[in-house]
Amino acid sequence: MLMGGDFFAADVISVARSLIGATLLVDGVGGEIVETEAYDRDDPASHSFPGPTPRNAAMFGPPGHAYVYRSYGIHWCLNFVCGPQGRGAAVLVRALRPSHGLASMGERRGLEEERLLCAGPGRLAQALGVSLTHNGMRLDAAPFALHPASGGVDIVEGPRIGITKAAERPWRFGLAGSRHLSRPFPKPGRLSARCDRPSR
DNA sequence: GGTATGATTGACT
DNA sequence: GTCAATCATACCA
Repeated sequence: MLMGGDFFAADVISVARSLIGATLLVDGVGGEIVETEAYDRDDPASHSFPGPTPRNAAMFGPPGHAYVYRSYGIHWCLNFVCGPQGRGAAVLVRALRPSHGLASMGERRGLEEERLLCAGPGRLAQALGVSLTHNGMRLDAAPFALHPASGGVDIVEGPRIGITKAAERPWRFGLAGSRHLSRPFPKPGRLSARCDRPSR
């Protein structure tokens, strides 16, 4: 079973949650998604916030397609377009547990350590060979393959990483206890002991 | 035209 | 912990 437009037409937050545990392959290379972030319209941190532009055009296209952008002039980042067409919402895929094509990933990354192959959006895109050529491609056809999680998964959430605007929104989701996350999640339950100092 | 910024990473003190 | 790489985009003149 492949995940396509119907799945991605839902609210971006619930899609970002539901993607945890799913398997993502690009040309047969990839693994289990363990970390995602949601970006919505009316979200100052989102590329779609200023409205449609040539770069973010894919975000305003049909759901279930890829949105790929260059980050810091160096890396590629892979997103899944969500919500009704024209919404301008997408899920950033931030980390995988590598399971398919380890050799290809290691070669592309110039690395042997499995834990660091896909632990971060830039690393993940490099390991899977994702670049601008994938921008706008549908996710339910080659080279993409996306399979839903087989069983129940334990999901944690927290603030998104690397943003300065709307940083308080808890729109980052992860597989609890995974060692393949880009960064650990803040510990839940206890209020920050250091709220007197602005973290950024 | 110029200049500042960033959904990151890796190297270095 | 700090910082450079590197470029599309946004904003200002």
